[in-house]
Amino acid sequence: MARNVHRSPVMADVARLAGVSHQTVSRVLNDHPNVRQETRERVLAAIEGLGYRRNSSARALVTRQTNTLGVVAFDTTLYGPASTLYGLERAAREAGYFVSIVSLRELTRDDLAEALDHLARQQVDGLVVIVPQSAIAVALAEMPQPVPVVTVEGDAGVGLPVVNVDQRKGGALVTEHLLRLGHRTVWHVSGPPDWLESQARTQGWRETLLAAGAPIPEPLSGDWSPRSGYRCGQLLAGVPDLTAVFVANDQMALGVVRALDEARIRVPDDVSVVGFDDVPESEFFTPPMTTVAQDFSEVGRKAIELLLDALADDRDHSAPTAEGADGAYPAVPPARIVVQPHLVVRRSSGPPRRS
Amino acid sequence: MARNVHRSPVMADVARLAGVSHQTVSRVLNDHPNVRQETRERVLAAIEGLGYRRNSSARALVTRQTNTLGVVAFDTTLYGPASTLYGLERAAREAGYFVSIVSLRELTRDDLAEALDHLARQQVDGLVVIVPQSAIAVALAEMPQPVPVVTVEGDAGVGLPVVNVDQRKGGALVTEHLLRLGHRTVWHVSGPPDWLESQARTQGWRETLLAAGAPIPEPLSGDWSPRSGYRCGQLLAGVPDLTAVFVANDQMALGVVRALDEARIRVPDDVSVVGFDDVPESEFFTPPMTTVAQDFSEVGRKAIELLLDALADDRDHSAPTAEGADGAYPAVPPARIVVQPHLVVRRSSGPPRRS
DNA sequence: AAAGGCGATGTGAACGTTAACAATTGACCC
DNA sequence: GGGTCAATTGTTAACGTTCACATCGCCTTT
Repeated sequence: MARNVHRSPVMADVARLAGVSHQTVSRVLNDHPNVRQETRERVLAAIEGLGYRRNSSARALVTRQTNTLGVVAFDTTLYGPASTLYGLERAAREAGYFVSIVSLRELTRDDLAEALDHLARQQVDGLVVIVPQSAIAVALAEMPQPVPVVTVEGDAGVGLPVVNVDQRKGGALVTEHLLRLGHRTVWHVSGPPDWLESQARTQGWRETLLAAGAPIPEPLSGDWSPRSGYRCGQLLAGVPDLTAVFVANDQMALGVVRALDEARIRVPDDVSVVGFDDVPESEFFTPPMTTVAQDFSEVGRKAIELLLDALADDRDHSAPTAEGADGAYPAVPPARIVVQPHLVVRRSSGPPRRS
Repeated sequence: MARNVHRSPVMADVARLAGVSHQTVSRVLNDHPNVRQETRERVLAAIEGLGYRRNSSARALVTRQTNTLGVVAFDTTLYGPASTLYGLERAAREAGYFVSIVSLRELTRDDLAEALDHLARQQVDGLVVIVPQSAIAVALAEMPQPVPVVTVEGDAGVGLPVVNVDQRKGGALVTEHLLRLGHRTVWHVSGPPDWLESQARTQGWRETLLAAGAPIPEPLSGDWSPRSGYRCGQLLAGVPDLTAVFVANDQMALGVVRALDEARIRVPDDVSVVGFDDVPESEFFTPPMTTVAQDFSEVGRKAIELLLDALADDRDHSAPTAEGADGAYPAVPPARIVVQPHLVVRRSSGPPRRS
């Protein structure tokens, strides 16, 4: 007859064992102040004894909070996004949140909408979206956002809070480094033109050349893959006065070096090559690669910080919402955090060969 | 007075608009067969019109299913785990599940227990655990598992379902390849000795040498990092008869090549080096690296497949559980799926130099 | 010493869904 | 033409929390 042999214990069970009401158990669980110490201990003992675990669905139902944050990312097999994701997850978990992720297959408006829909179905409390393309950032800003959103490497202009690495600065660091070594100018292999990171790195490169009065070669562009770097490298091998190249990421830089090597152009003796990202491998490339390091984990942490702030604000403002101009938030400009990158000099860059 | 201005619609609202009971709405949502076509359409129109979205917490509360799968992984910034994670996420989402992840900081029993606890708190329906170390695999098997668990790259001996790449086979492929090229023997830089993948790759290497009657050098071992490979490479540079090295992953292989290069030992002219994993960069290493490709996404997909099967079984068996020998599942051996790797021959391996 | 207040606890009603069962309708069979 | 059965729909009661409010002592205040 006892069919409830293996039912997991609920609050009422704990309450019965501790000789209190279920509400007192709830109070203990939620750290309400008004519980006598002795009672609290009895309840905790009962919880321990039964191996009780609070049912998060029931809790979410009444509190309207799932304690879950959603993350939408693009290519999580790449070092950058993967590291950022790691930082996000760590920070979120430390703050007591669960993390639900969606990896986009393609960087399209539809896939993004689908991802947001998926996470909305799960009723996440907030979202971190890693939107590296300008068009997608705009699309995101236009979509209805039922919950607070923070973007990473997004467009600061579209009105969403954003955490960025200062990519422009990174591009400038590289270019300054090469010019200071004595190079007359610096060629550039950029990432895809519609990527924000790509644009900013190129901008930093261009501005620095401009400021130095150096000639500005036409940049080549790849798709972040080593293969595309290789192709650009083959083109660069044909450039007469080539002495220095700034490649927008380490993977492409690897391809560039490969192509130059095949064309009997030595790095750094004949040509200096600098990458971007400081992937763990870059120190052991042949030659070890000069590059720009970004603190991805820090980016992840900051994003969660921003999001939790937004959640807190949201809760504060949600009570007196009836009076406010409905939906139109106070004119606080969206938060923006910028993380500084730094140059890591290795052997792939050096002074130009005396000709 | 209308304070519910901005309450999001619930089933009752849809029901009212469609002129049916909330239960009929529920039936439409759950694809129950016994709803008249015309009614179904009216309900769907009402859902559409109100922008109604079912409350997953309420649903989870009564169905006791969260539709969420938990994933515990170790170093998700590495290419392998990141790719596996991607495959897992894709497959899970396609099956209508949410994915909640926890990245372990360290591969310890405590961290694992904490991760499982975290996910249990969220009441995931099932778990995928990527446990690459033997000791941890054992620890996992000993922990209470309130939900079905599938392990990836785990120990097939501990009684949990597992999806693996045939690492032994991979090690054998590499070694055969090198012997066939004419090398008298093959040196080996293994991964950490307590990693299962590491053990299996080494085993494949050793067995192949043994079968070929080749001498078996003492293997060196690293920690997967390029730096550790570099150190081993420095040691290998001092080995007199060295002509071929099998390195247990591409990153370490990169370090080995770097160290050999610095010792003026040319790859592949003087020494052949073969890696493992086929990371996207390896094709563009200097020289392009011969390596073993694993289909990580496939591993992820298979793991989800296995897990969903286990969930289905669980549901089937849970009804008549009262009669069965309580908890002791029928003696079906835990499922085991093995994915085959394949060799990718590139320029880093070639016939030994004629001396 | 009575009034007021505060700390500690309990009671009942949500939250929004699905499950179990009841009720109604119409078709079909003999 | 009455009865049976299936298809369709509705009614009520869970699920396990938290919230709002009530209650009961006891201490403080005047």
